[in-house]
Amino acid sequence: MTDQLSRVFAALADPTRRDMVARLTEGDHTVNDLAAPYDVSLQAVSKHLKVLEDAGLVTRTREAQRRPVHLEAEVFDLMTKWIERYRRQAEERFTRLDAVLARMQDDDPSTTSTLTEGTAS
Amino acid sequence: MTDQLSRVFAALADPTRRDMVARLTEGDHTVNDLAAPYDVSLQAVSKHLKVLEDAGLVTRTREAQRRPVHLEAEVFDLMTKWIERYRRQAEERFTRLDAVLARMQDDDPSTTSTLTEGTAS
DNA sequence: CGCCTTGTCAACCATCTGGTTGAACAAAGC
DNA sequence: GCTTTGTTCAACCAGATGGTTGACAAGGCG
Repeated sequence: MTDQLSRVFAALADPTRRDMVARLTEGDHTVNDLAAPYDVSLQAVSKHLKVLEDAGLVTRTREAQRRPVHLEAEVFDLMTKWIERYRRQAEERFTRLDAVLARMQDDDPSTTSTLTEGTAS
Repeated sequence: MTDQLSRVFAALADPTRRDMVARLTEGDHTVNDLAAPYDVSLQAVSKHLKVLEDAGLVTRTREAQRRPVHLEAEVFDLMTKWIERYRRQAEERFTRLDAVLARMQDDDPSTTSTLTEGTAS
């Protein structure tokens, strides 16, 4: 899993990490702060943050002994782009398919196989 | 990882599975058909499809011995909703923060802590 | 009928993941 | 300088994941 997009998706596949991201939208938090609501060790939370950081979703700076965690919302665009691209493509296909099916009603109904039919792989 | 959103994110965290989804936007495919471009066994592809199916991203029907795989694009909305919600929230915060920082220039500069400041968890 | 095609199931294996505990480190505070 | 606070590192463990091979079920076809 080397590419960033994979890391971002993987990072958000965990409910705890999604919740952390959600809470970080209201502002930066320290690790302790972030860990509070969850019933796991501080170390576990630290690991989650490493995953989020490796995905580029958060950055950590240093402020005295504290390590404020900051959300990098731009990475969301990476996902949105991917999702929107294929969603749009899928929707376009449905529209095309509807047209094909409409045409077929005037045609021979035995050609309703749909699989391996149009699109010419 | 019980909830669907987690399963969807996890499913798309794999490049091979993302590629399958991408190719399915152009139309349904058989398992063999889907497996062709990848240098893995058919069984491995079958497993990937199970992951996608469990996430609700694809459905498989039966057509003779073939099992056409069909993309269910609606699930994308689940992700988009989640992403957009928090992206918007994060952007709003940035706007608010800009305002705060602007106000602070007329104020005492020593209150620039930002961490643990407002929001009052 | 017997066989080939298509795909899944089962068992196995290496690696990753998310959790644990205990120790260590870094920066303030006393 | 020692302690307290905040966080990470290291070792370990159970379970999930992604791959393999081998067997086999289900449906056309010669």
